Amino acid sequence: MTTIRDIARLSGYSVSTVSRVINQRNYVSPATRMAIQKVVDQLDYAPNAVARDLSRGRTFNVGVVLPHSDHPYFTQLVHGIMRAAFKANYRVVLLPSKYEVNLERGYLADLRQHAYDALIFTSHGLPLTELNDYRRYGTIVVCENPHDCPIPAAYAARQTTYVEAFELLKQRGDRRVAILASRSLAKSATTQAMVAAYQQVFGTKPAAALVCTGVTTPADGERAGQTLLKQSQPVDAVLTNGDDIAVGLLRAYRAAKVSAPFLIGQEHQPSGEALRLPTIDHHFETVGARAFQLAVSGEVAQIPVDSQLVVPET
Amino acid sequence: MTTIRDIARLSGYSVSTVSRVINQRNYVSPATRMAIQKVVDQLDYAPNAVARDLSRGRTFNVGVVLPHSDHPYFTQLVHGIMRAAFKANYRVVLLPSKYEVNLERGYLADLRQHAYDALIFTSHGLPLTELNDYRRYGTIVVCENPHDCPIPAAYAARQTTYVEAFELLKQRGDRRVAILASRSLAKSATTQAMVAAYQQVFGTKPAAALVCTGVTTPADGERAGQTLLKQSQPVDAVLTNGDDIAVGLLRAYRAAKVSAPFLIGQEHQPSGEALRLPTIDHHFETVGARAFQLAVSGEVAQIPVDSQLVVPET
DNA sequence: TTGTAAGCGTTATCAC
DNA sequence: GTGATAACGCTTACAA
Repeated sequence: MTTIRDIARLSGYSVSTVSRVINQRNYVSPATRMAIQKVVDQLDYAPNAVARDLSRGRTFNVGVVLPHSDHPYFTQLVHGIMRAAFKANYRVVLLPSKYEVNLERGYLADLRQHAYDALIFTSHGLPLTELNDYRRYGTIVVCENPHDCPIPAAYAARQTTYVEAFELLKQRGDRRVAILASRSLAKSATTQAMVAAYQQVFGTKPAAALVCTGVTTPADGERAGQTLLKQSQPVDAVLTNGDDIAVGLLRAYRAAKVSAPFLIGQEHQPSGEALRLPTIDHHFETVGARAFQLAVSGEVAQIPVDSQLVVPET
Repeated sequence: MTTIRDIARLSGYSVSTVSRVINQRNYVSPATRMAIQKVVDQLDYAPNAVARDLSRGRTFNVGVVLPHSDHPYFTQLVHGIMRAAFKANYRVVLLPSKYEVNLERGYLADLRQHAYDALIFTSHGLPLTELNDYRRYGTIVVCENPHDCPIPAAYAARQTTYVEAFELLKQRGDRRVAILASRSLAKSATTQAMVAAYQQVFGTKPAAALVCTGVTTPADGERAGQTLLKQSQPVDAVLTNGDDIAVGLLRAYRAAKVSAPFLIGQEHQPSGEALRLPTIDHHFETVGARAFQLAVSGEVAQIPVDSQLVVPET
């Protein structure tokens, strides 16, 4: 591998002059520039990016921790982060976590080791307080409402829209309303928001049997549908965990030849449009973009992003 | 920032002994280990990842060039790459290109500068020959059939399945069959495969008016639908560019209150299932995993991955 | 078992 | 304008 020193030696100039030519910084006489450039071209020299990063003390990398990479929540978020990162000349590094705390700790360690300038947790298994502890090593941003934890955050303001969704069901006269969630009430801010909204609208907590957790894929949705079908009384409506998941749920009802409950989707995906479902658009791309801005600015702010209930035209 | 030298100084041992303790390599006496570890803990020391990469001469990063980050082709591919990369302890860096050749050249330059150990082009605007030229600087893998260009490649074997799809339409008696494609015939191997399959089945090239290019999103699909609606004779069937795009196309027909043509999807997405569309599953996750394997093995092989026509049960 | 010292390939500070 | 040289922070022969 040819280095800057090789160029210096062969051109007869010093390493620093070569560096100036390469980085087009400060004055170098045209003649010198040409002479050096000639050697650079001859040796097909390219400066080493890692050495550069080391010398500069920054990487321009931002790590994005993802529990799953195939869920629309994450793909939309990543998309938003990428758009913003691209404009700011940062690179996005994908870090799969599967919600495993040891993996998450590993990424925190990487941040501490300056592998990334900042870390964005699109979701996390570790307690918020533990993430917060690592902020002394670098910027950390989360994509959920951190409430009283003073950590930078950009997140979908879900609560009001969930209320709107349940109001819609209430007006329709639906009584037995199920909820599909990806994680347990204890662990997930999102599940908590759904349950809280239910309570606000219906005045009671949803029956435990009507809250299905562990649902993240269409196949999970199908399983959830099978569970709901087993109940003694039919379910009137379901607030699903995503339009795609609603498709899976329908699979179960279709197989059982039972007419399906009224469904509300989330994520505003084409599948929801195909089914002509009301859906909740959480504007995750915007959330992602905001999260990135927090990541590079180092600002400690909590930025809610409005979500929106989208009802298909009749 | 505390460095390995600080630890050496404060513990009274040498830098190399400290390094051994940190990396748990070679023998260090338990007493020494403990003494050093104590200082490490006290100073809350963590080794610098960039310095490590520089010293080792590898980054364990693989760059993935993506024209779009919101298209299912790319998300599925990325998903497959991530799974494989994770197992091999590599990190995936996302590189948006929008098919702009100058961006792509920039990423090639980054490879040359050892910012990545390898580069995977999920698609590309630059000619294959130019990509191939850069292989002397590092491993480059493409995700399309490179035919006679000797570049590592993992790709969906589309042709036979496209033939199957057109056979299905032919048997149904569809005569006027449109094709939705993302890029022009000249630029895209995929478009070429679709047109070739059409010709194989119907014996003629598709009419130019029935090949819509520039279609990558549901909104594009809607525009394509509007175009098809303007034709003097109705279109019988459309091989769409993706299930999600079929949803967009239906939007146009619905708005016009015209009954829609028979649609075939691609990508096997939930939206296709919702519409009960026949669809083509290109197994892009597998393609991604294979591409990654080529990226790190350095093997120069061309790996076709079978695709599959999926017809919904009636 | 531990230490010395030479890399790894840049950038940046100062002198000249 | 250009050049020495010291960082940057780590790994790794080789020596002891």
